[in-house]
Amino acid sequence: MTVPTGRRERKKAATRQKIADTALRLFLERGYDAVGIREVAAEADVAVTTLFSHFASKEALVFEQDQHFARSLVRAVTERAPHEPLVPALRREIEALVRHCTADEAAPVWRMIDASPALRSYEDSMRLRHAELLADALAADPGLSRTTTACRTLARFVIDAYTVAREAADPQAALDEIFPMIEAAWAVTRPTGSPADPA
Amino acid sequence: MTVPTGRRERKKAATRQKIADTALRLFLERGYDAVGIREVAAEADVAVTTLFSHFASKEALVFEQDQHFARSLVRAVTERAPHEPLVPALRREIEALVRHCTADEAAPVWRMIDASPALRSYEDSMRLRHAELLADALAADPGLSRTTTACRTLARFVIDAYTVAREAADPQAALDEIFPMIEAAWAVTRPTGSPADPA
DNA sequence: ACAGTAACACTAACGGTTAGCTTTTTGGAA
DNA sequence: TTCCAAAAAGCTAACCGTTAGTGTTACTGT
Repeated sequence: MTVPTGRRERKKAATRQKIADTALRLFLERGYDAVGIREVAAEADVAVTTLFSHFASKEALVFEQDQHFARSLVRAVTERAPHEPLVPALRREIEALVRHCTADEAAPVWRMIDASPALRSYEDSMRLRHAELLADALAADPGLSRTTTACRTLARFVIDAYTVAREAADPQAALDEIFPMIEAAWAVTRPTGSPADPA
Repeated sequence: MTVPTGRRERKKAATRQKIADTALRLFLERGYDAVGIREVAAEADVAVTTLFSHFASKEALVFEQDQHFARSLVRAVTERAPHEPLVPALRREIEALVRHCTADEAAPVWRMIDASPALRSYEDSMRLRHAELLADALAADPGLSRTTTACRTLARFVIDAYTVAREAADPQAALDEIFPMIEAAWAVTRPTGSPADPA
């Protein structure tokens, strides 16, 4: 009953991947709303219950990879060089993420997402979960010492930057505009127990 | 065939209100997830299809009134005194909205919302729609002349302030912390065609 | 070889939502 | 006053995402 040695995990991962690939293919071919779960399961040659044991919802099939998003941002905070300023580190990561999802190759997927209210709504909530994870990472950073409120606010601002930039005509220009705003917002926060705080 | 004179509209509004009141009562009595749509309809003495002709979804029954939210924020922008600075006007409105929803009377409703992932998710998307409306109002204000990106970013920041403050232990203190950040962020934006912009 | 368990399958249902169609109510015109 | 068109409400029957319950197969460590 220790960790399984391999084949089982590989088969599971293969099944998961086959489901995700099949789903994305069908969704892109015929539209997200026009393809039912039963159809995806049949085409991937698995039972509906199996599909739902790998993915929590139909929308999750589309955002299969997006734990990567939150992890990248958290890592940008936790693994930045000592004394490296926070906001530029976050900016670099957001720029990379925006470039990644505005690449030509990804365009059909994002067109599909934009066309489906269910997917848009799912992404909204997902991003907010990501913001919470980022806020936790900020709150845990011993070099920052900001209040919970400041951390949660900055985390949301950063997620906002991603979303607004992604939808802008020129994402890079948008980030050039948004990050000075974030920088200024962060600059007016003070470490807890700083001179201005008599506590 | 001109505009209906009244009775029809009144009856329709009465039906809508009865459905909303019944739904909220049942949800609070027995929990949002434990009460089905068919049950709400039966208790309100209407057909299920009638219920859905008044409300787009089960969640919408709970947030029945929240067009008020977006309208208040938009009005705070459009109807502020000439040359009155923007951010303080928005702050006053957000403070009022936060006080309103953290009032003791509203507590059971918010506890119910917090307990249901479906409702939380619905609210997330709703607030983002509100942010878009606010962004449109900002973009339309002739006294501001900021880029679309700056308007959308500020709108999201303001919505973030509402959400973070509402969930904070001390909402008023949270706003005291967040709005200086927003103020600073807005201060670094420049009207289009300002001195620094050679265009 | 064997026991335990993880993965998968099947059936049947539940709950939100919608389509299609009929009936009632209402406002205004003949 | 009577009658018509349209709005509102109703009923039935389904669709679709999702889950519970219950087996069955396949793999792992002993």
